[in-house]
Amino acid sequence: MFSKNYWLMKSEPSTFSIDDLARSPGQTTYWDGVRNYQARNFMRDMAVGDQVLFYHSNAEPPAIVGIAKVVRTAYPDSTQFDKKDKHYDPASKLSEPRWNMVDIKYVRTFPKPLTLDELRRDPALKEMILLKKGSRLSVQPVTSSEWKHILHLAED
DNA sequence: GCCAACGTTGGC
DNA sequence: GCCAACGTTGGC
Repeated sequence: MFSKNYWLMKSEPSTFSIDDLARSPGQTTYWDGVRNYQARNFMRDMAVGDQVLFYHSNAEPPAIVGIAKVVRTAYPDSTQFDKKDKHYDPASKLSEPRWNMVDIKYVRTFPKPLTLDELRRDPALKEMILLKKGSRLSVQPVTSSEWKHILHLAED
C-alpha cells in the first residue's frame, strides 16, 4: 500500500508550473496555500527525500509532468497570517498555526507528459486516488507499485 | 448533530 | 463557461 515515500501534488500551471519550479532559486519552492485538512495531514507525513509526482491541473491537457522531491518537512504556512494574502485564515493563531507547507525541489521533467486520459486508460492505475471519481485532493499518497508503473510509462 | 447553503476544485 | 462532486460553515 502507501509506503509514505511517494506523493502526488497538483498545481495549476497558470499559477505555478513545473517550469516555474525548475527556474526557482535553487530549483526549490515552498508549497503554500493548502487549505484542506486531508492534504495538510499528508504534507505533515512527508519526510526529506520523499518523491513527488508533479501534476498540472486545470491544464490542457491535465497531466503528470515530472518529479520533485521533499527537501524540508512541514512548517507553518506564513500566508495564513497575511491579511492581504488570498489564503489568509483569520481563525488560525500564531501560537497554534493551522496550516503547513513543505519545500520541494525540482528533479526532472518527463520527456512527454502523462495525460489524465492516458492514465485513466491504464488498468494498473485504476486505484490511484487521482483517478477516483470526484477526487479533488491536491496532495495525495501514491503506492510504490503505482510509482514504479508511472516511471516506467514516463520512459517510453 | 443535522443539513441547507455556500464556496472551491477541476475536468470537460 | 458549465457544473458535478466535495468540504466547510453556521443556523437550528
